[in-house]
Amino acid sequence: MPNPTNQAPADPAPRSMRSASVRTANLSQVLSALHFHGPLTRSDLCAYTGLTRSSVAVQVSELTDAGLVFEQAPQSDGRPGRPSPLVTFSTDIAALAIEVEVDSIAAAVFRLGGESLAERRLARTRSQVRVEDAIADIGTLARDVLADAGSPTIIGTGVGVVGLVEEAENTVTMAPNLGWDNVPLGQLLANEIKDCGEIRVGNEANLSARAESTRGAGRDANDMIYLSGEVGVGGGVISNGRPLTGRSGFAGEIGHLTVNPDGRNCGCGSIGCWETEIGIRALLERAGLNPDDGADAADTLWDHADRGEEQARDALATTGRWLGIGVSTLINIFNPDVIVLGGMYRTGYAHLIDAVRAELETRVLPPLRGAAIVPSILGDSAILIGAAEMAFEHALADPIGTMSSIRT
Amino acid sequence: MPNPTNQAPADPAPRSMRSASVRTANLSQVLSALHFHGPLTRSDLCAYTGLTRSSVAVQVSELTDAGLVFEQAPQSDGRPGRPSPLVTFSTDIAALAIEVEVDSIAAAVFRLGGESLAERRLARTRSQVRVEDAIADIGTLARDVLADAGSPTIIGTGVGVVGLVEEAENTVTMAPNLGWDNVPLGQLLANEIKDCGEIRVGNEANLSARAESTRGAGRDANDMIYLSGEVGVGGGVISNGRPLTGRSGFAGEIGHLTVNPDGRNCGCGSIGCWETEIGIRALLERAGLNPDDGADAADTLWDHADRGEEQARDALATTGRWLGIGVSTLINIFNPDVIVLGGMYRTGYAHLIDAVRAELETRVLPPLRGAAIVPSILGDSAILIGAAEMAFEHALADPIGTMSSIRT
DNA sequence: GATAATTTGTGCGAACCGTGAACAAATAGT
DNA sequence: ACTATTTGTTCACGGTTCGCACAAATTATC
Repeated sequence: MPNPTNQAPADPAPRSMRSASVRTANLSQVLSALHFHGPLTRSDLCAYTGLTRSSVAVQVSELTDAGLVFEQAPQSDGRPGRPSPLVTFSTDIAALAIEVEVDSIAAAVFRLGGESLAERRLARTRSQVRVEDAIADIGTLARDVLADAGSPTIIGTGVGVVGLVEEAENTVTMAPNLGWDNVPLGQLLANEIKDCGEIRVGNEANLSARAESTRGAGRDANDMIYLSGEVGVGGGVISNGRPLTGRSGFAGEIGHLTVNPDGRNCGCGSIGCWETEIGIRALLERAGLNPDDGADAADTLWDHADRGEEQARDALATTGRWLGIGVSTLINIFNPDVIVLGGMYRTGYAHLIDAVRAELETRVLPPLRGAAIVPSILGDSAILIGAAEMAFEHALADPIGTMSSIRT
Repeated sequence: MPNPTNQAPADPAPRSMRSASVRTANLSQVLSALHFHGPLTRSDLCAYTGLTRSSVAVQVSELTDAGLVFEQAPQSDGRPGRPSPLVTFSTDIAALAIEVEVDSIAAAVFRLGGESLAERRLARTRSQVRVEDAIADIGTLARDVLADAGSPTIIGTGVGVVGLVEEAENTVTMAPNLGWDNVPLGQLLANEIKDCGEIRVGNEANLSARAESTRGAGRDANDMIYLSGEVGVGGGVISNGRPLTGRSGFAGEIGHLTVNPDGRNCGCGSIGCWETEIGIRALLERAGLNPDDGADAADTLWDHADRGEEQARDALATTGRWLGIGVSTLINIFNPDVIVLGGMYRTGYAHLIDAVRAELETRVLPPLRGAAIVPSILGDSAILIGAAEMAFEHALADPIGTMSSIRT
């Protein structure tokens, strides 16, 4: 059969660039500049993107036609010259973010630019969650929160889950805390919630890392490591501004680096995982408290330490030392700008940081020192923010394409 | 002062794309396809790049004009249809690769496509190397090897060094084995060797990782970890096809992850670094040999083990166990496709791998298993190959730009 | 050995994109 | 009111790929 179109294979490798790629890339530049820096004048956009006024005019008008942004009347800023109109996000374009935790499910709606429009959280008591129940709960939660937000056009959906997530498949491969195994969460949700754009699923710690990197404590860092823990310890790595995924998207399981080969048994089947030394169970046990009391007990432990109780202080020093040992390893491996501590390491930051720093002084290679160790500034909302950022990613990379695919 | 050119800031952000960017990107596609897949017909290039015949014709003619490639007469391949001319690398375009080891200095010339044209190695006896001497030695070695190769046009130079290298500055920040401290090797070499294009300096293990990823055991892997060791233990990480650098290019110091917090003192000042358990000193000591004997002693140890000597076997089992502990950590963190073992872990691969695998079975999170552990296939030439690949990187990204900057 | 089928190179117009200059508009300062 | 300054608008221009029509070169078939 002769090829009717004569040439243009188009099937195997879409790596090449054409004129349209230039337009897409520049639209992405403009919309990303707005998303990450907030509303800007057209003049500012020229400076941020390096495009000429003529070109920015075209990009903005195209984004306006797509309904993504609009221009506000120019405001005089006191300097001479014709004032430039302010380009702002449309009010009815947003992303849906969903968080599946052990003890709660949450959903939120974020506008372009990162502003939260609505948030709802549903507490759960049981730890084992039936998949069908979870899907149904997420569905009603999503519908409610979308109504709260004024039913905006949803550009994409991001889901954060406690467990290993195969990102390319949007599948939860293993989530022991939920009792889930190979759950195709993306597909299941696509049937439950409609008109919510492309659905992407990610690990909660990786999403928190993404959030802190974009809008949190790692905003100015190119290379960042996020570490969070309560019962389990998870993390995420941002390398050169982009999340580290690994082969299947499982990268960042830093709770299971071996720090003490002859130490305690870990739930994962290994021995001496970092998690067994810096997790909340080890901390509470060292402090003479009930290891099963969970996250709330940590707050009482901070109080005890504040009051100067010796066992509490010792427990924190020991835990801080182990924290420092692992952090040293991470710094030597990744050479990051910043390490962001979330979860109980954020609330207990003041009680732990000295022991951590002491350990770093001997264990980090001298030229690699200088990495900042800071607490998370987004706290518990990091997961939802990161899920939203993941959902925005496609729209930012190809604004017109995703908009036209939304309005089928 | 009014702006004479009216607009076009051009100074701060060169992120935007124009028509010329498209051409550059597509030229890069074509040349890279040739570099990594070997000579291809124009028709093949259409398939690899997704460009049309018209476009490929333009790209090839431009690369030909720049002197990078030429077309060979078409050869009939037995199938019907007009035969397509074969696009091949010019014979006189090459990269210079230099390797600065503790006990030797080497230089080599590689043609586009990766073929080695010439190689020379200069042994050294003393371990402390004066910088001036090293520069002079490298200079003569480079001149000699370039003459051997027929004085090709050098498109770029890559230097691999045993030590921490600040890649952006082309500076050796710390190289204890050479006794170097903050040596601006790139600048110094630029004065010594002329007409060798842009000079880039990198860490030897990172370059080996790059080499194995491009042309070695990690060729088909997107995510790869390279591990090499003799006295010191180094490594490099390829994430999503690209080398992990970290903030200053120091990333990948996996010899200094803490595996045994109360273990032996490490030369870096820390305690229980992986290097202290899997380095050659620990191995020889366990086998009852002289820890200071160096790399040659390892070969005799393999012999002892082959002959069934118990202490040798025990030493290898113990070392293999520690090797497995660290590799498990790396897999849990990075979720790689492949782990490539170089240095003495390549020569001793058969004696170590069983103990490593045994450890992985309990320590790696189940969904992360399946990472292949394989020996390096480039062996000792990995560093030079990686250095050449680093040198090629610029030319592949912007062929015409670098060629015109070469012919000043 | 001639013809058909197939594959590929070549040439050219069309479409798309950003540039940059000229001009107009809008503001502050004098 | 006038000038300086900054910015939006318009438009011709150069650069790039695409896709078609045609020619060229090879194999398969009769």
